[in-house]
Amino acid sequence: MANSSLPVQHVQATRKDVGRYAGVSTAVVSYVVNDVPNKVAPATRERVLEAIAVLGYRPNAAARALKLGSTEMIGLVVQESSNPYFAKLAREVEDVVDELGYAMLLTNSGGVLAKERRHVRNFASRQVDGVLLASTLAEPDLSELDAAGIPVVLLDRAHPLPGRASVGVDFAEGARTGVAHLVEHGHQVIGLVMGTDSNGRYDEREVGWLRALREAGLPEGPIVRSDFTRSGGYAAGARMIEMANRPTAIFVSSDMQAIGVLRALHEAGLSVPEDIAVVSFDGSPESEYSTPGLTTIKQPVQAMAAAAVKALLSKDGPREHQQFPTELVIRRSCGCTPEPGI
Amino acid sequence: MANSSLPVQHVQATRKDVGRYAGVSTAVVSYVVNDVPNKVAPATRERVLEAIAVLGYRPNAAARALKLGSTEMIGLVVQESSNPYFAKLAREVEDVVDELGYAMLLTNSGGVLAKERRHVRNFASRQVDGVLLASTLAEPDLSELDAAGIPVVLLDRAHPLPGRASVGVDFAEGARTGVAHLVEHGHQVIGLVMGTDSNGRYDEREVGWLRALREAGLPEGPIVRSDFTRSGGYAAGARMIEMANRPTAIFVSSDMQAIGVLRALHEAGLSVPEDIAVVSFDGSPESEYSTPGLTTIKQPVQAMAAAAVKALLSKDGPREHQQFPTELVIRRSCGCTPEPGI
DNA sequence: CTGAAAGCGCTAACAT
DNA sequence: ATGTTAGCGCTTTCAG
Repeated sequence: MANSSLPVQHVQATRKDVGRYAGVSTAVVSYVVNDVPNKVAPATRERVLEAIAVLGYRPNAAARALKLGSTEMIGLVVQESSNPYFAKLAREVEDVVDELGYAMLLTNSGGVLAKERRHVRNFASRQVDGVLLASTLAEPDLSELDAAGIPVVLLDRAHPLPGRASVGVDFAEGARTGVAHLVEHGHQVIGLVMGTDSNGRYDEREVGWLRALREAGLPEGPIVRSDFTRSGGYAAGARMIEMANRPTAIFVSSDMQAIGVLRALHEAGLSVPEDIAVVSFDGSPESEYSTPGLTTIKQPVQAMAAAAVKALLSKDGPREHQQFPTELVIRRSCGCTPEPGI
Repeated sequence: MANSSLPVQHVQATRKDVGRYAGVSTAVVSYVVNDVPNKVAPATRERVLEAIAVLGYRPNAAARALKLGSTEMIGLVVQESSNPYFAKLAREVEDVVDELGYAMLLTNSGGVLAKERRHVRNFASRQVDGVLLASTLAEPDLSELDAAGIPVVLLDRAHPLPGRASVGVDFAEGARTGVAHLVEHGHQVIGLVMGTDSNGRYDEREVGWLRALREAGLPEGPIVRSDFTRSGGYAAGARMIEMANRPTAIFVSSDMQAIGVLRALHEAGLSVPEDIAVVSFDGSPESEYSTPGLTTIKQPVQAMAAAAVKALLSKDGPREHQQFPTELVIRRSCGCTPEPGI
């Protein structure tokens, strides 16, 4: 049993205490703590290390940050970190920054400009070494960061923003691929479930859907817009099957919405893919376990996270847009009926 | 078009610059920045405010933290932040700390003691004002935090840890309720899908399952242990239906696993709830959209997050365990077949 | 109401 | 190889 008595030793040892205990100056303590090579004699080093252990010394990151101008923290702002897509993104980011000895500050913007700005400002104030911004906004407000000289990289971008580092997939091409796959299955009326208009930006997935239809000489199918949520997808699915020209296939702009669409179709007594086929976008883990499994356009989240962090933290990282390929992951919902194994 | 030219003004203004510009001392700047009442004349205040605006001054949090000994950050360590349950938990925590002007550092332990310890240590070094620890470990290593005088509150605890603040639900009672519900449906053989043994701690959900069985005078059903993941649940489900005494109902220790179980049953051509009924634990959003919808024991995540943060940040917050009630959320998987609406 | 100044814990010249 | 020391930007007494 370890902690029967309460913590007592609230007094944190500083480098000075360590120095005194080991009989050296604070500089030497610094050298051993920071592993500066060829600076301190092995014997001295040992003494210092012991003093550190005995006194339970822990460097004060705030002081270090003040001195060095680097907090070794990065900030990540997403719209909604409980959304599986963003949760995965955040997870991957955390993984790579942790590897680099950095810590991750996470905040949610809810897609609201004012909130996004507030968080970005807050990050700037906290002297983070960089911020990763998964902004909905076409022209996010980066002035605070620029003024503070803090690097940013934009996530989930479809297009380059001049002079900015960003990463993203080709949403249009990904969507086009998905819809083209539906066309190959022989569908003639292919609907679209889209997210609600994100602050005036035209969603590239809609472009891709349209492009695939045009290429196939097919007419525009019905469009329903809803939130990027399960319940949004549910509502959209319900609306979709009420439409005059009910589609035989639907392209859905995110897995989350697709989960809701699936449920709406199921409740209406429609089978997927027999009555209506579905292809969605993102490739999040939950798409694998829905009923039926979702055929989806997968984004390489891990690779993007790694690239984003690298661009953010490397001195003079790329100031361009890095575009990643999507992958068509085939499961049952499109009508391909692969073997049921996972 | 805002940012055609690249950031130039990398020199951050300090309080000194502001003071000089406004013709006051740095102390006065501090007073206005921190809104110290009755300290500065309205006119002066205006001048300072203008100087701040003109120079784009932003307080340096590192310096402030060093001086004050408070970073206004809290650290949260979970096992896997992409797990919907933890993602939701993190989201709720972020919400409440943000409200309080704090920032949240998030890390993943993967349930590995060494990693957990490393992160906790790192948090201590970063001078966070408190850490929230969703530890798997029965006796997490809190010595670093104690030594640094940093408060901790434990999340997801079933039992009090003497002298420690913690929050959690009564896992045993929650599980008992779920299993009892299955008993009411007339099931005689009720299996259990449990998580893999978490570092030697006996999971209370197993206790609850057993208790319900005993109370009903029923024999112990089959037990399968697997990871707390969708694929873990899938494997467990597959194993479960191969067992000699195949159960007619299964209690699953987490929604995530239940999603996998559902899939395994579906692929085996078994209907839920007709052939096998399922009740699970957590009450995460995805449980609502599975096929069929999962009857589940819901944890009040938001309330727990709020209580945890409050206990963490309030001076002399409660050092006890706060236990929250679970709620049986009925959907189709148990056999109650409610109306299909969402 | 405003200013001067000490000091938080650390790093990195520079001196020894 | 080790010590001395000047700040990093901020808060906050204490004097004026």
